[in-house]
Amino acid sequence: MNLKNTTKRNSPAWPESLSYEAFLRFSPASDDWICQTVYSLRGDQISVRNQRIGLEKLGRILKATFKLSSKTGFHSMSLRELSRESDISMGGLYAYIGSKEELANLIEHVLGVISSELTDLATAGIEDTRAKLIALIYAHIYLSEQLQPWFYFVYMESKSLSEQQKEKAKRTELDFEARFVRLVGDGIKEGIFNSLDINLCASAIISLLQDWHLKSWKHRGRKISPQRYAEFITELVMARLDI
Amino acid sequence: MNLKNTTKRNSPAWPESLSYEAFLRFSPASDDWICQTVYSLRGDQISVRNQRIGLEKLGRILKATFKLSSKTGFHSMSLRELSRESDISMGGLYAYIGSKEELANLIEHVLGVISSELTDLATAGIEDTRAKLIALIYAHIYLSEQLQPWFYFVYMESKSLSEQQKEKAKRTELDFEARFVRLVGDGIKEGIFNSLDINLCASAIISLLQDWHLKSWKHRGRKISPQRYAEFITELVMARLDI
DNA sequence: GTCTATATAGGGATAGAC
DNA sequence: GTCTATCCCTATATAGAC
Repeated sequence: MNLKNTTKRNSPAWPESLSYEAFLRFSPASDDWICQTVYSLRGDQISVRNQRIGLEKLGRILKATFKLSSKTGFHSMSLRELSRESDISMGGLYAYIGSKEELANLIEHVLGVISSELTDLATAGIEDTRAKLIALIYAHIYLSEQLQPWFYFVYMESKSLSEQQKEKAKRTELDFEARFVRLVGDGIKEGIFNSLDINLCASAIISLLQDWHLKSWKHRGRKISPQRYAEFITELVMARLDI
Repeated sequence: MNLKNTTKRNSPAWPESLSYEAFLRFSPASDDWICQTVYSLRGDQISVRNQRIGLEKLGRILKATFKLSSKTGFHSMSLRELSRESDISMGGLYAYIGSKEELANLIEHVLGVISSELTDLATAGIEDTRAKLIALIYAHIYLSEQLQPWFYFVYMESKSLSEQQKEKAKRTELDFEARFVRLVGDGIKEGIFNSLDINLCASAIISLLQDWHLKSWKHRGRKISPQRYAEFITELVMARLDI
């Protein structure tokens, strides 16, 4: 890990370079880091107090959940399968999850916090409206590439969430959309963007961003890199916005 | 129904007028018509030979399926719930569906046939490439508005399908995408469109079209009409394509 | 902290009366 | 053609041994 950082030290940092590699160097969202985040956000609900053990098993549970639920859906995934896939006994699972439903809630909750904080961080300090809009597009595509199983799960399985959590998921999406609404609105006020329906515009951008993790089977099959995809989406959107 | 047709007789027909009303006059996809299509495509698997009875109950089963599965997903919908909601006994259901899985397969199959035929029909006879592309965009948005529960179900529950049916669903999407690939490619060859990655372009269009039925809760809440949405998407895409 | 064995509920499907 | 009653299985969740 240190080696990698060293070899790439001289290339421009995120967001000056909008490359995926620069983003990965910038983003802390490794598997380990995520499990630690889970512990800090939800640790009170995990009965295993030894974090060294807990982190490792939690990672196995999450990985297995994504694998199984992506095949036939969260609801049709049984805890017996999960137990087998994660190599943790049925009883053991319940030291980490309060219930099957709670597992889905946890994933939604954790990703909501992570993605909101990281896309904030990735665009902080950019003053120029146009540059900020583009950085936000790239950052979301890159983050959803890095955390593809998480994003896919939250989108497809949001129905499995509790009523309360479902509301929160909708609010998270609308909050994210609101950031595009604000940026596009700013650009129009500044006279650098064409005037249009900013809500529909933001909504369309979100849809294009989500397509990246929703249809990853298609894009991967065609060997489209996240950077290429981000470039294409940016060109499409800016062709409409730029005066 | 006749009255409606009479009052609107003088307005331009689809696709000359790209209004939703003109499309509805053109499209045969009423609830009754769909159930008849189901019978003609899948009648051999329905043990009820009296069509007058069968059509009506089939309609209730489909309506109930969409209602229940849109709330918490197809897999978590039990046949007991379906029985209650459709007001047909457990045993009675099995005169119409071979199994729960078959019900999902049926919906996917029928919509595949209907949407492919109707969007074909809606753009048949249009020679001009640009006009044909726009008509296809409008037709799909309008059809997915008319059959919103069907489109939503097939997208969200495609995982519940059999392996074979799942493959078919993917192929249907790729076939549809291929029509955009061809149209965009034609336009570039004709010199009326800017050159770009036609696969990514088609993929982006599909994503924007699907957003209409996937996020209908959002668009409805904002009182966006299907026509307004179609206009916006068309402007967005054509801003990139038109030279 | 982790396992095996089990309790209990609810699922899909069907037999057989009407 | 439709219903009720029932079969059998698999699901989640937990108790208690180690």
